[in-house]
Amino acid sequence: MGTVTALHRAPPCLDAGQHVDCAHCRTRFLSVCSALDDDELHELSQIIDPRCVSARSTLFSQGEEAGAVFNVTEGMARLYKLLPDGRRQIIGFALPGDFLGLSLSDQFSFSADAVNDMRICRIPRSKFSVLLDEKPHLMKRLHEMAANELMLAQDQLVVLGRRSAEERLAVFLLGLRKRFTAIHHISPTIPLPMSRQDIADYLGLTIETVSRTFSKFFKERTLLNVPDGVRILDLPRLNVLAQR
Amino acid sequence: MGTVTALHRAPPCLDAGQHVDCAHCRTRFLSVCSALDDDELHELSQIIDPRCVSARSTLFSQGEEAGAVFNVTEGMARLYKLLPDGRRQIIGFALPGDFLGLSLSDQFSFSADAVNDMRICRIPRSKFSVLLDEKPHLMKRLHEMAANELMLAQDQLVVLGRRSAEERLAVFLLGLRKRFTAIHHISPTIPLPMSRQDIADYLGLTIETVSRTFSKFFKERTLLNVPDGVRILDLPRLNVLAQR
DNA sequence: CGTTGAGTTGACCATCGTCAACAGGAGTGG
DNA sequence: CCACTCCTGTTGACGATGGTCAACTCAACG
Repeated sequence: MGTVTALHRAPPCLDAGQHVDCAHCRTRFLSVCSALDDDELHELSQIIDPRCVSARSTLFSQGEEAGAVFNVTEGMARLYKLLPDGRRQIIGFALPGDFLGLSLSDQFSFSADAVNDMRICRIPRSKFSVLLDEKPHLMKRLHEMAANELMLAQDQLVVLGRRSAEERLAVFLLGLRKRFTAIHHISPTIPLPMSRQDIADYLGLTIETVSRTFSKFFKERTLLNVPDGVRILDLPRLNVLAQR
Repeated sequence: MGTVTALHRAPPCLDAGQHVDCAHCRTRFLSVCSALDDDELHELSQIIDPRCVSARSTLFSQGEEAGAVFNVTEGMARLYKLLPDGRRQIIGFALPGDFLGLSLSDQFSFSADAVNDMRICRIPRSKFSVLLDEKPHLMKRLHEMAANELMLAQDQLVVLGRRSAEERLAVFLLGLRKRFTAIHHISPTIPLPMSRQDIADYLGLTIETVSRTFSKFFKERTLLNVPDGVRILDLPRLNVLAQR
């Protein structure tokens, strides 16, 4: 319960300039950090800059000089690309344990901003780069995470290219639930801190279609509408829609 | 000219068991191999198995044990995922220099088969894995390639999620042209060895829509239909459609 | 010369997008 | 405390883009 509400509530930011304890970080074994032992983690703690990011504020923008990489430790970010005419495609939602800056390129290839209040560990790119060169196992872990992201993106290509609105929503909800349970305890409700517009832009739909599809799921008792999320009533039904 | 036709013509397979000369490989500086010096390349040549793959035959299938990774040196492969009900999404086309098996996972997460006759270098996964552990710069190069693939996949998410049929085709053609010119000499025509169905399954459309869109481009003199490909007549028009 | 498979085209239709109206909650100010 | 605005989300009516189904052409091949 506490873990879920933590996604929505604003933690006051007390971290800046404080003692950093990576060893007891909640995301230690989810993030890149899982490749590091206690000593290496201490080394890392010397170069990270833990920060709070308040809801709706920008982490970075597409095209911007990539001066740092980020580890999400709390909250959620939306990652998106914009077309010149304003169309937006959300390419993913970043959760605790997720790493932003996998590509190590000079510029960010997408934008990121906070869906709700977040905590992140900021790591200057130059320092992280040195660390990577010193620690091949960290490089390997980073690659493993990139490969995983690539697989997720390819799965999403199938969703966007070949699936109906209902199926897209079912896949989205089941995927989100899976990710949440990997981070928090298992919960009967799926928190949805992002807006309908965000969901639409993630699924390649319009806000109206998303809204209608939710309404359909509520009406046919596949889902139950609860504050800040949904509860799955008919899991088999969702699984059929999300057939994979 | 010769380089383009090479994409279509079947090279008789003479490589098997023969002397392998990675140092003079046409794709040396395009592929993972660009991370290796002459000595290391010689080392690699001891463990690679160069093969010919004839058009339409399978390289590997989704879910299959990943016993090897592959370097494409000639021809084109389509990489795709199937839904249980038969819907197909092509997640990419592999060209000379491309590496298959970036994720280093036990199982292939997608299927691959040859669009036309190909040449590939097959590398047993266990041996490649050892090489990777010995050579951090190779690992780094692999990660760089994976990060690039990830960026391409994310670009494609925007295409599938937010673009019209005309735009999708324009983006596809310009992207393909760009990749071909990186491999071969610049050419006024874009070879299209894959079928209309392949293009449709890549762009999240149906074969009829692809065909109609091509016809539209031909009629309005944006493209010229030539054997085994198209020629761009109105580049500005395509660029407008592919606005990015 | 018949068969096969890829590609094209047309007619029709469904899914989803567009536009608009409305509901309800949060925040603000009188 | 209430009126007001603003914002998000829902719902309905309508329409367009692209899908479905079917007929047809054409080239390759035996």
